[in-house]
Amino acid sequence: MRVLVHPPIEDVTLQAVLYALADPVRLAVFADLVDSTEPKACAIYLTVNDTPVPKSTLSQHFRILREHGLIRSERRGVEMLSTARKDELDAKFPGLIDSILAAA
Amino acid sequence: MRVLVHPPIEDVTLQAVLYALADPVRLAVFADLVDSTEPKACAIYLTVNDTPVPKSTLSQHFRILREHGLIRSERRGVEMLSTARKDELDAKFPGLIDSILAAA
DNA sequence: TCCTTTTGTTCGTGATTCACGAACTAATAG
DNA sequence: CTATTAGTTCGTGAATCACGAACAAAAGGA
Repeated sequence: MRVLVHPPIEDVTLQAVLYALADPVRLAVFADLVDSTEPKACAIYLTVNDTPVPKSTLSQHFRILREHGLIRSERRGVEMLSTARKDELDAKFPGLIDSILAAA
Repeated sequence: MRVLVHPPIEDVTLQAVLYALADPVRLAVFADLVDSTEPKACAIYLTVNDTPVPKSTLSQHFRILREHGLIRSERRGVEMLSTARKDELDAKFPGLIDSILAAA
């Protein structure tokens, strides 16, 4: 189990954000995290839009969201709690996240 | 030489837009097309950000932009003139393109 | 009509990325 | 210590990618 990688917001690029959200599963997860006030464990997303997502695939999706700067994850006991980095992203890319989520 | 494929705007999805623009070359080309009033040939983009882009690679990038609904291309003589479908995209995804281009 | 040039496309291939099952790690409870 | 739960890593076959080489289409001369 490696250490979690969270890029500082200065290193987060537009390309990284677009790439990370271009996948429908990742977009759905991110949109849900933005909507929720409390951090969530990824096990909640083992089904997305009524279609099952394999555990290992989901883990990779979370890693990509994390390492591209979209979410922040923290180990809490046996689970991994994640939150969207919405405020930071809004400050760096004004209007971007909102227009993406509005279109989704 | 196959017939050019242009999806109707109803078939253009957010995922398709994000995917198409997640590539730096395609984003640069699209941004430039949005800024220009007249249609442009793709040969103009054989260098993007001072780095050369191979002809065949560029052709593939244009095909992806076209088939994902971001540009419209038309053969005019020996060259292919393309324009951004900005108005259509703005109507379907309010604020999306502008916030992406602003961040770029 | 036949070259020639210019612009862009298609094809083939090696490299990279992708999804997912299997095996593993870490934390907690009993 | 065993079991359970949550998530990660590894391995592999499939899909996608970049790019050079060959091709196709249009236009302009000789």
